[in-house]
Amino acid sequence: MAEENEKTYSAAKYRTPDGAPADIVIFTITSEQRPSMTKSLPKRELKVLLIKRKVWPHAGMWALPGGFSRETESVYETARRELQEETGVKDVHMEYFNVYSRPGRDPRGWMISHAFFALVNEEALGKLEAADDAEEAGLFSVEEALGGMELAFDHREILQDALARVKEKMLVTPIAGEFLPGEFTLGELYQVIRTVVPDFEEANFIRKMKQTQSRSGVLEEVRTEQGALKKSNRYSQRAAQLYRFSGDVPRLSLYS
Amino acid sequence: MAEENEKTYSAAKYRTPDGAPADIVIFTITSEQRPSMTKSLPKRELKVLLIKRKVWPHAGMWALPGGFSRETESVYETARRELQEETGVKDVHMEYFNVYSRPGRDPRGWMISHAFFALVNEEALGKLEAADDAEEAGLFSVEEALGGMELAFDHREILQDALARVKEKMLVTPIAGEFLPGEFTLGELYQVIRTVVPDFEEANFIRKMKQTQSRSGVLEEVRTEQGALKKSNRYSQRAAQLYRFSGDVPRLSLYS
DNA sequence: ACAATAGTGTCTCTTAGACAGTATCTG
DNA sequence: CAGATACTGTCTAAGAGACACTATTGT
Repeated sequence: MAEENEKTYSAAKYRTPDGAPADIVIFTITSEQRPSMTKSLPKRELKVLLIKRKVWPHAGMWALPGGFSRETESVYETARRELQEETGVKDVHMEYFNVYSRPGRDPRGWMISHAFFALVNEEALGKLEAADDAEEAGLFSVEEALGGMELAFDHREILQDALARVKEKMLVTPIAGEFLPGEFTLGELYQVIRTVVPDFEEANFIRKMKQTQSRSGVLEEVRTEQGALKKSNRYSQRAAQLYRFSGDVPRLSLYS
Repeated sequence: MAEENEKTYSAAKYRTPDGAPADIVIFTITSEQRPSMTKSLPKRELKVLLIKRKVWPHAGMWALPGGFSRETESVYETARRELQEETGVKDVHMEYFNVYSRPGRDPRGWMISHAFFALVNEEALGKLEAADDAEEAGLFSVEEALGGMELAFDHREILQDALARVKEKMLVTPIAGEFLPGEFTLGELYQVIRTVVPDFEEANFIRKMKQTQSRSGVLEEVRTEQGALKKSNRYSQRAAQLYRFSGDVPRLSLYS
């Protein structure tokens, strides 16, 4: 084999990919007020944003939002750009989680797709109808999307993987905060966690987060300017202490 | 914009990537016997395998092993293939962890690189010199590689990210076992963990792993066919109980 | 008074963390 | 017996987990 250098090297000599899309799994948690005599916690549901395809291939089917990467940007920038184009939101938590490259996954050719998930607060997504001009977008419960729906390409697999990753990170990092306002009650936090990870049950959740030293540092109590503890009775008669994530994340360990 | 279909669609209309390499960060832990009057635990060190480049670009520099993906394989398969070609090993733990796509990262053009890490047992890597025919390969301590060495492309960044990921997973999954024989003592396990995560200190490590209910299930005692506890005195005068990973991984949580 | 959420009291058993001490075997 | 590893004893403070109980307030 002859030695190569900048003069002799040419990518044209090799078969190259036909494109590098970024696909984004955009999760949000919707709140719906329950019919109740008194104030109560809303019904929450984990939803995913899908786009109805207009062109070949899989025209008419629901798919994850996304688009092709350009030479002048990283795939992370592609995903940020598409996220803003499709939903109008920026400055939200977005994370890369996997690559999809199985031969034949896209009838258009050799497409290596980079998958991200984004966690968007319900309010931030409010202006959804405004942002999408041409394409039809819809919020579907994750259960529904993975249950009955047929998605374009391998987007069902991507969605499954994204959900698994978010569930995993939900318990191990403070990403639950992405679905909550900056200040929240422990009741809300517990509810959000359980919306994403239904089998997380913790009888003494509030007490544990409030009292145990080993967890202190994850959350901090919100105080008013006067230094008094700040409470909210948005969801209950009895006012509840407001908290925020402190930013500290203790290191978890199998062996701790 | 006109509607597209399988007749009109052509990837040639768009600028496409010039290649999709897979790069593999191959970690191993070497053991070196210490000079000692009696049996003792070896000195262990985390090492990474690098290849000396022979061709443009960055000829003569050390780089991560890897190679270009083909149209007929997934990038995971690419990585597996390259791993075997470079080191001769297969059936080892290999995991995808990130994509590198910054414009300009490769002088050959628009290259979107997929980075994997592999954890290889020292013995499995023994036949290293045999496997590499043309290229020069070397094992470097990670400290050294990240300290003084100048690596090709953005491989320094990739190595840093790989190390961070492995450290993270070291404490949260049973991957420490990849560096150990199937049956090991708790002293060895502790040593391997500390080799990767030096600031993991646990005074009562052995007792905790043996006795605490909450951790039981991660490890299990090895027994002989007769049902007696199996011990080893490979590294100590006093024989130590042998363990293996059971496969169970408890779910860790900030909120548990 | 009731509904719905936000807590507190109380109990037992387990674990953390520190530090000293014992066990085993070889050269 | 020195050296190296593998444990065990013992103590206190903290936390887990279960379940019953009290607190708050709009309707």
